[in-house]
Amino acid sequence: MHQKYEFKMIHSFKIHSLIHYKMHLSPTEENYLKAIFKLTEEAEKASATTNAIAAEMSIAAASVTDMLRRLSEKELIHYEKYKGVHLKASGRKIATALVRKHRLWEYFLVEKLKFGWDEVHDIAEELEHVRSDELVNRLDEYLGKPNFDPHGDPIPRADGTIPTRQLTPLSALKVGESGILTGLQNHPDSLMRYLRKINIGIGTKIQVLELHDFDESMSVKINDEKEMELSEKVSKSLLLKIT
Amino acid sequence: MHQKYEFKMIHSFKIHSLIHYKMHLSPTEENYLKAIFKLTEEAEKASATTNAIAAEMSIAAASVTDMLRRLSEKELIHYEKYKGVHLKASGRKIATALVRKHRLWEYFLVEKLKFGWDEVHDIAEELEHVRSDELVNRLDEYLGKPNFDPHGDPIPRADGTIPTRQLTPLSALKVGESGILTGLQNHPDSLMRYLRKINIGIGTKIQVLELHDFDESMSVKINDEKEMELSEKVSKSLLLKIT
DNA sequence: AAATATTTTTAGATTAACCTAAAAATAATA
DNA sequence: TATTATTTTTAGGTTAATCTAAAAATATTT
Ligand SMILES: [Mn+2]
Ligand SMILES: [Mn+2]
Ligand SMILES: [Mn+2]
Ligand SMILES: [Mn+2]
Repeated sequence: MHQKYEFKMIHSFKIHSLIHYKMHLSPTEENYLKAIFKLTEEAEKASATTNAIAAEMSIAAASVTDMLRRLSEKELIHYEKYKGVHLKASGRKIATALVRKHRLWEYFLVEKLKFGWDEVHDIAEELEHVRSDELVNRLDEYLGKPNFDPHGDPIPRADGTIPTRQLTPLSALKVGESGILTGLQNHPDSLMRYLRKINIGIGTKIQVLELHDFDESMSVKINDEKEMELSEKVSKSLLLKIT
Repeated sequence: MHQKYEFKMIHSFKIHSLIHYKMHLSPTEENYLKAIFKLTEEAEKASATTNAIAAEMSIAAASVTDMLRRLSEKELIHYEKYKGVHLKASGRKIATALVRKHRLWEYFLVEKLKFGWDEVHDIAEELEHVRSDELVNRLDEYLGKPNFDPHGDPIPRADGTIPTRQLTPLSALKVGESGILTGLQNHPDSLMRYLRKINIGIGTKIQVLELHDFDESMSVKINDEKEMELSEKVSKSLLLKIT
């Protein structure tokens, strides 16, 4: 609305000293930074390609090129044509703040509004763009400053640091070993709905009873009670804290 | 993003039967409907003028004309050039749903996150555009289905009806009469901050002690304790439920 | 009723964020 | 290394939502 004028005004006399004071980006720009964050920092890759970003965001590669040029002009990313892209400190700050908001809202939706963990992602995609530092801080406080979201993903703290843990895929456990489900390798809705149906969630205790080398599936004991079979695909997706 | 294609597709074969099924508007379009709602239904006027809408939204009149044509094409408003505008049933439904969301979020921000009543409007302006019926319903439930927001304004119910009450401006009271502050005629931040400073809010009991006809100010007793002077402007802004 | 003022609309531009198709650069393969 | 395939960028276009300036319609005042 008036971002345009503000920018022109700043631009006209002194771009570099003021531009960083309170950069305010569109939801779209924020989403690009988040995608780059996911493809580099969270995936522990040095840089993200144009095509990877396009795929992540479900848009055309040409649109990505366009936006990379603009984010680069705003000093938010390192970008050299044909060479891929990664975040500068200023871009990382915005991306982690966005991830923080996303995961705090997911926590709110599950813990307070009693949504299922498979129902909250899309809503949080919208809530994360609501712009108010005070709001995030009060929400964080209200929720008891949680460190992990309903999917077990770390919630970046206000200072930008990100909580970590040592997790092991269920598929790596030997017969007799056990752990508490603490995270997921990836979170397709289909997996989350399946786990909800068979009563497995964050906090569930899982013990390996038997390994079937024919299809790499396993028999497990859930919460020291029920026994069931889990496929290789599932056991590779479940990340446990070993007990 | 793909709204465009969806629309074109629908448009190409059967506009009138399908277009209403699940109309999904941009935040901007929603804001126009809300402005029209405020200027007509809430102000009990038959129609809103182009200039009034422009002023309400702080944009140029030419932009309004443009949008009115589009909203009219979508069958959301009645619009005849030069004749002003009012909502059709479909537009009113969207507008009241938006107001409902706005006021529920304001209630959440004040009651749960402990924001001051003068701090929540701008944040709610953003939150109201988050699109999820399930979210509004659960939020409503979580908050205990409140009927009025932190400013005393009615929260439209899920069915579109709007709670009402009989309120009287403090300025209309005679010496000795009293009431409970229940709403405001209008809500500039300056008024809300002032009232917060002098410890008057929704629920405060106010009794008229003396009327000063020189400047139409009055002496009042607050919550049967403190005495203070209120200007004409303030006494006209405070709406009471008579006790 | 004519003249003047105000309101509203039209005309023509701009910007962000997308698109497709074609060109250019880089990577993989023969 | 030359050819082919893939990736990325450029070129040119579209749409929504804004703007300013000018024209047209409506309302008010002489
Ligand atoms: Mn998510
Ligand atoms: Mn999550
Ligand atoms: Mn408000
Ligand atoms: Mn309010």
